[in-house]
Amino acid sequence: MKVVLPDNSELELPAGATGLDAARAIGPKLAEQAVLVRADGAVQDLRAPLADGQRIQLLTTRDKDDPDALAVLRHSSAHLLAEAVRRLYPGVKIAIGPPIENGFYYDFDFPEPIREEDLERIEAEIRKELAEGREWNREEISREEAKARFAAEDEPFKVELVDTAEGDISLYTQGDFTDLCRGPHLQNSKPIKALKLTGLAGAYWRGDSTKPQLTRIYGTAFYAKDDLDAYLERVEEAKRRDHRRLGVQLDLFHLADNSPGSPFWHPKGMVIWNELEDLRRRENLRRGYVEVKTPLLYDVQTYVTSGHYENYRDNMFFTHSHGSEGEFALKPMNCPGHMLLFGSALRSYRDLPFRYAESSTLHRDELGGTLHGLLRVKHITQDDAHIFCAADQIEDEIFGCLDYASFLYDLFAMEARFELSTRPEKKLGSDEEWDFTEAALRSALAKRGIEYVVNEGDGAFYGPKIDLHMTDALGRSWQMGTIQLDAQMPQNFGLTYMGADNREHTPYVIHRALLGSLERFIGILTEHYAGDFPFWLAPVQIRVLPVGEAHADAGSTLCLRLRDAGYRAEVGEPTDTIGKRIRAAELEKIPVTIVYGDRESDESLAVRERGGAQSTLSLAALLEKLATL
RNA sequence: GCCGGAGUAGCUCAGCUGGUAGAGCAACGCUCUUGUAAAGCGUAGGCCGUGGGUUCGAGUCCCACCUCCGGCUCCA
Repeated sequence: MKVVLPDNSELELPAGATGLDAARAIGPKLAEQAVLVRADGAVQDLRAPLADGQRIQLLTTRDKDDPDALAVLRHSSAHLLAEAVRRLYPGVKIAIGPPIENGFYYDFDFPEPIREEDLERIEAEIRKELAEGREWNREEISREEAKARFAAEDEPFKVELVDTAEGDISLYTQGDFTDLCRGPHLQNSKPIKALKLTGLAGAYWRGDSTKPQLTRIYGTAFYAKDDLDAYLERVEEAKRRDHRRLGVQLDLFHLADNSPGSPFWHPKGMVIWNELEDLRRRENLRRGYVEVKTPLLYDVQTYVTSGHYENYRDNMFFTHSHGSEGEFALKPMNCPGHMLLFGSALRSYRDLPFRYAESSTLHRDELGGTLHGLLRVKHITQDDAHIFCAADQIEDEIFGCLDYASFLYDLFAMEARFELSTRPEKKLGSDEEWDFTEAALRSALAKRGIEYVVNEGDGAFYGPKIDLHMTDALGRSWQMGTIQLDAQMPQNFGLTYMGADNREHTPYVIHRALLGSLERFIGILTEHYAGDFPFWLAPVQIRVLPVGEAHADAGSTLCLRLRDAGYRAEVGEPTDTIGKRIRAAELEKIPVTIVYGDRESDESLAVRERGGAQSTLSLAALLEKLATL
């Protein structure tokens, strides 16, 4: 048989030859350094057979930054971890250990809980394995044989994996440790030049919170020690952009025990907040939305009608009116309010669509362990809107939302990932209705040429949704905007409009929040800019620094003129040296600083931009320049 | 909610096997009157997350709770 090499040359091999055989046929050095083979684009183990005519690429230890090459190294590292843990903790049950972005993990069921300090011991044991050296051997066996083998070893998780595994069963053995594994793996442990265990966490078996919780050990590994160091440095760098750290440093907000998950917005944070609100109002107006305001408290029956009581009551805050006539709950979303508003009068098809916008305070009693700075809060504010429309208006309205979202994310040079979430198990309405609403969203995405991934079963209980996701400084993914098409809630609230046919019709509702949560958006935005907000968002745009007391009046005058021109300007009083005040302005990431001393006048101002660029400008030239920022 | 960590001055942190709570920055005062990333000296600042316990004595040991951090699950 023949395979095709990357330079398009053909290589003749005996039938059933493997990637390793191909490497050997080319040269002994390549065979030694090979870690993985890509056959027709798909990665496979060096020991697995190639097929005739395949286009192959051999990856070696020199492809140290290739994601697939890193994955195989880390996958093998995970097996070393399992071997070490099995030796150190007799009676431990092993579950599953894949490579992940930036590393790997392995899940175990320990007889006794382990602690973080155990990681050192385990890491030392892995280093011992690396010093001794390990070779991986691959074998394929029958399902029954595999089951019998892992049953005999008393490894229930592996038995379950054999039961649910697709295709042939393969085993990998290194040292005296054999694992059920599809591979691929390294030939031996030599390429693993740097390995570090990075954390310990609980994780449910198969990601299911009703199943037992296992202990997950995280680690990472590289082909070179320098790469590990660089990675750790990147992690440190990322922590410096963390919005929780910058939020304190830049005096934007704080969180306190008095009201967990509810940010206290400081004056500077509020500037950013209000700029986003202004943006929302301005754009809503242009796009035909109308602003409304609906109550924060509703009786429980309202939430029963909307379906939220059934689905989310555990995450709602309940309260009683005095006299205890009835139970009320703080709204966790705006939908019921907007439904009731639409239903408060007779509606005509001529007035559709109604686009009700409201940026309102919502409260969600999130599970304790899930709160996270501004990114996951109990006090949440959405740039929310509900569009009530007829079936033939859905597509245009979805387009409107998608275009609006693109406009907003482009404005911040942020790139969101689109996801389509489809019908969940627990849902309202018939499959026919969901066929229609899901198709409408798919079609809108396709017509706009937007790439997206599908999250099967992840939709809201009342309808499918398009979500926009972004990653934070530490690489975690967060849902930002959402566009949801709902055929259910309007029915539950008995909403209708009078059609051209003089009959009542039920409207569709598009629930949409484009920035998503203001809190989360500001958190992500802070990390996106690493605190260096663009001029229009900067809490303080200009700081005037009089060199000495003698220049204080002139500095104040200049500051007032800049304020008159509409800028957020302030004076840095001459209580410290000029050097120190410039340093402070830099640390506060103020875009423009103006030093004012004996040499300055309206004709000649010493302007310093964040980062150090200096220029001498007249006041008129400065105002001109500021207008372009 | 679950697993693992952590809570000491406004911020960043030190405080060993139990023996009178510390530093730097910030704040405040005085001196200096400043020229593009840190002037000097001084003062003040603490229920050591909260509540219980052990002890002659607890920041330190034990229990419970709260909050935060890394994950898991969840995210209308």
